Amino acid sequence: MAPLDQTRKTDIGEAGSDTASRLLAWYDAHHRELPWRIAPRALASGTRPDPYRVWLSEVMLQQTTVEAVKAYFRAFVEKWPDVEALAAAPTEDVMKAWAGLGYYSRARNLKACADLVARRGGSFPESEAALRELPGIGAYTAAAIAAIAFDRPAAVVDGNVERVVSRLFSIATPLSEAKPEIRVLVERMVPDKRPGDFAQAMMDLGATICTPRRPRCMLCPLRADCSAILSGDPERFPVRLPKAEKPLRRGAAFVAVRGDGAILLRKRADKGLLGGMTEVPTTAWTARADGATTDAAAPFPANWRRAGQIAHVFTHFALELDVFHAQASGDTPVGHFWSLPSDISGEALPTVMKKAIEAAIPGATKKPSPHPAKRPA
DNA sequence: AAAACGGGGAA
DNA sequence: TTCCCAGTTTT
Repeated sequence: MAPLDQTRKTDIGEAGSDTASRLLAWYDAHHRELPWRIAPRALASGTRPDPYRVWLSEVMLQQTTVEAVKAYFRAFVEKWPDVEALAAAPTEDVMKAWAGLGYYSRARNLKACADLVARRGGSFPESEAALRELPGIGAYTAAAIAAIAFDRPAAVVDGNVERVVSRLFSIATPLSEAKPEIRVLVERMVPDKRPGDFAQAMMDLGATICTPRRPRCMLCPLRADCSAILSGDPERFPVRLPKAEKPLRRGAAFVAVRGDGAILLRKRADKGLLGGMTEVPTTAWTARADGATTDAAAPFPANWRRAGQIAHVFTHFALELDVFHAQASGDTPVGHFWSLPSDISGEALPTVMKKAIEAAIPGATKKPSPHPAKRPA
């Protein structure tokens, strides 16, 4: 029997630890192989995770799918193998390497965090509380790094875990309100041994078995523990509040092509939408996006012509952008712009800018085929 | 407590 | 289309 002063697991008896044991056994057999992960077998034989790689992957994975992260993770560790290398890199290079991943404040925070850690000797703090103080590291990421990189019994709660736990216990409270309760339940479930594998096992389970829709309950190692399966409709958990309607934003974009074929871009402010990224010049949102405002709103006088409109649906709002196009004369002042050659196929451009350029200059952002099609001899 | 913040893949 | 993803920060 556990000592009386042990508060973490005793209050649920053996059931909680059995759940963790079943999950870990499943994880040993069915874990995903991921570029940033140390497999359980290697971990057992003494291989330690690199906190830098754990941190980098966790930040990239914030609200971002595993598949999307893989290529970026490999590119980053290739380019910047450790935190000192990342700290030595210009922020602009980091932003460029991040282009296309989204949530660009993550990239700025990543760089700020690398600078801090490098200045403190290059080692990440090991406690959840100290990790939580670093830029870009919130409750989830602090717990994940503590558990995965430093073997601390931290409660790692992400969207997967919220779903798994809300189904295990048929939590009827809407998610936003149920989060504290879920955290407590996870804290009670975390095993003393292999807390990092437990965290990753919960997430693998959520990603491959306990999926948002059509969960594969027959394959679930926790099906005997799951209250939602008994209810007959596990998919109804977690309960979510209805979400607000998406606002519509309008604006205009201006694509200028210099005489030598360069496209003129500017750098956005570091804060706000697409912060720190390059873009074709645009008006502020909600400005009149029609010909009447073109001359006033354009970044410089030119023979602007309407070239089309783009519509883009972000997660939280919809965007309608009228696109204007002009050939800029050679003496157009471009001092505060960056120019990008029209051969821009190799750049990872944020979607909205790519669409604006494509609307003004069809084909400009298309990748040329590696080899011209060979004509039959 | 609520809003802002991207892009992509699955159903 | 809608949902939602290995969430954090700002308001």
